[in-house]
Amino acid sequence: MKPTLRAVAETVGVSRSTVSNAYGRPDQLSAELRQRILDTARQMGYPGPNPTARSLRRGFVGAIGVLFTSRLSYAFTDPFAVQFLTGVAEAAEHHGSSLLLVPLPGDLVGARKAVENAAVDGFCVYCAGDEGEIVDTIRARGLPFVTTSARPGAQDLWVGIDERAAARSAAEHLTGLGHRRVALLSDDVLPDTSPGLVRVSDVADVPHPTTRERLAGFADAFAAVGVTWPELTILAAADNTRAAGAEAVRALAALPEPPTAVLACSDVLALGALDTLRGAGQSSSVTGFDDIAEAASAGLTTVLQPGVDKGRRSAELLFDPPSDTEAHQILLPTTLVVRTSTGPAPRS
Amino acid sequence: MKPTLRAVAETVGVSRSTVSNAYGRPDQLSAELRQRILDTARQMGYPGPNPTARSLRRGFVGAIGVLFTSRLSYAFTDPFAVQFLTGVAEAAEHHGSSLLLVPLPGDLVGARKAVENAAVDGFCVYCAGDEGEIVDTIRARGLPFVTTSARPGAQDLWVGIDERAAARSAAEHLTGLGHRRVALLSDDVLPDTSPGLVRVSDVADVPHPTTRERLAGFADAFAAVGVTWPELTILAAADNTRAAGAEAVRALAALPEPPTAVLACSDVLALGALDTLRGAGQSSSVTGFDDIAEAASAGLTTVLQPGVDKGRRSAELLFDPPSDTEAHQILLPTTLVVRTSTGPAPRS
DNA sequence: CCCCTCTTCTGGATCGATTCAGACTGGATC
DNA sequence: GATCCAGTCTGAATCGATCCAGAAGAGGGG
Repeated sequence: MKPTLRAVAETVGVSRSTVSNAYGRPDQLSAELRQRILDTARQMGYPGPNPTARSLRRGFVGAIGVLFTSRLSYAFTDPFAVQFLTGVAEAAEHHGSSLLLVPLPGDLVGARKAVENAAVDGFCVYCAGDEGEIVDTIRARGLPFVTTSARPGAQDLWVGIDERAAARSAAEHLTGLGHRRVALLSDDVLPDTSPGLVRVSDVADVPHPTTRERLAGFADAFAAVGVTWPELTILAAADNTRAAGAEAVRALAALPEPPTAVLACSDVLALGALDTLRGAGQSSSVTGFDDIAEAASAGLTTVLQPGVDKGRRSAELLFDPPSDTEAHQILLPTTLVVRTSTGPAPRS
Repeated sequence: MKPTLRAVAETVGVSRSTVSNAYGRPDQLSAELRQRILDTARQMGYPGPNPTARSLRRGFVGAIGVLFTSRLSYAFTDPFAVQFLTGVAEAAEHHGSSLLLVPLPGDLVGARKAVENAAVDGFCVYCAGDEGEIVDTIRARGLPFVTTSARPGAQDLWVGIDERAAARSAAEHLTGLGHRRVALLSDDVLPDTSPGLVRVSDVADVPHPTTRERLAGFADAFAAVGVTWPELTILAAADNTRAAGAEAVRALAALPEPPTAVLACSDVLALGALDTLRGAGQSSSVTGFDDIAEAASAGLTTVLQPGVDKGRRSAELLFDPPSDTEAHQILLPTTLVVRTSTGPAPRS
């Protein structure tokens, strides 16, 4: 067993307070005594104050938690999530804090437990599908948190984009090119639907806030040129991966009149769509969302959102809580990046 | 202030033990009482047992730490590191554990402190340049750990590849194609060297173990065809990023006889090298190391190492410590993946 | 009716530190 | 010589739980 601070104190013949001060407040004791304490500590194999005990007493941990809805390991399959994490990591680093990645089990009870058991000083909630429950649990713990998808109450912290307007800009690009028969591609469309073509009677039925807003934004643009919601083809992907995107798009081949364009809710899905469509020799237009690195090399037209910034600023809201008069919510800009994956609709 | 377990106990009129049991050992009390406790707890706004206090008493945390040498945010710039993390995350998820990403400050004192202050049950050390110091600090804390670069003592846990042989395989591919005048590209070649051409009198002088082994492996293959170490051009990159790779390779243009091939110690560096070389219209061969996703689309010839596996198995060694008779060290296979970035050396 | 076992619950010790009010010392000030 | 002060160090309380030995009561078997 490793020796404790108490053991060191006894060996040196001083009080525990003094040993504690030797580590945490060098100005509270003479330099010689401090050195003597540190020396015997090293000699005894004392590894320094136990972080957990210190956290308990001090009342803070020195780590912030990052919450992903889906399986934690999935988080890394989307480069945009990685961008976000990079930003959070930058800020954490800057504040000398660690990052606790908390895997959320699929079931609500487990997820709640995971949030309750995380030893952190606050949370960055990245895209938690069923955010309400999770956020409630965090709030119950009395910890600060920042969300990034659905805009919360005015007193809550939020960093995000205007999802709907951003999606609309991509769709308007396509309507401008003459596309009228299109498919919208996303994961998390409805709970428990099998991948492929899906019927969604109303956008408002989509539970996941980000997905809902983006689909609504797409629909807005098409509504403006007279294409109504039921005329839009909805494609559900099994999850937010390139492979799932590629797979989902296969369903289009079965349609009598395949769409001339696919609007995806993320770049990974869009890239998957391109894999399938280009593989089949089709030149349908495809748009993505996020602007990850691969989007550029693949020539994907997409909506750029500043991922690293999103992460960094989220974490910073946590570290330097805004005063009552300062902004609690940060709206980041998005840009439509037009590349080669989109072109004019074929004359029909 | 949030109520504590004690407050709940007093309100319900039972002992603290009983409230504790209501959460942690439901079989230790009657179902009714438990329900009553849970109900009043909820009503009082008690968020459940404090994770830090629980960890202190129980003696374990439920999180493992992942250590990166370089700045934490850099970790995410290399897709291979992300692969590794994915694997670790999978295993952690599976064991209901969280992942603490610990940013290591550049200075040794700070780094040591970071390791000492991390509340974790064990560490996965990913490529810690000056591993010795870090590992010593972990050992001083008495925590289990797994390393992935330099092979440690036989009793220590390790998951890795035969770096030298793997590098050699890439180099042999090039010698087979007739290349004799080549450049080796890496970051972390020597401490405090400026990027660009570097003179390294002996491979053994390279401090970073992984870099050293890979360079040595490259050299092995060239030695076998009569090209000695001093004849090899060494290129140092500022860090392990695509941009740094691109930049470093620019130095080659100044040489009277530029090399016909560049062997990089990582894919991101290799991709950067390709950016510069192809941009300048040169057809020099380039090899990478890791086989990240972009390598395939860029046609990069590279050495595949199973990144996700590496992470997963590292974490598993931590979670299920091998008995004395079981293997403490796992050697993973590597494969040379030949693509279009390499070709025959031009006749001179 | 007594002994035994089982279930349910309690008290107090404990995990390993930090904190803060105060005690003691020696020297400077008036 | 009394007072004050700065510099050092100590003791006890505290952070918020978990754990373990054991008490109390209920039921069962002989």
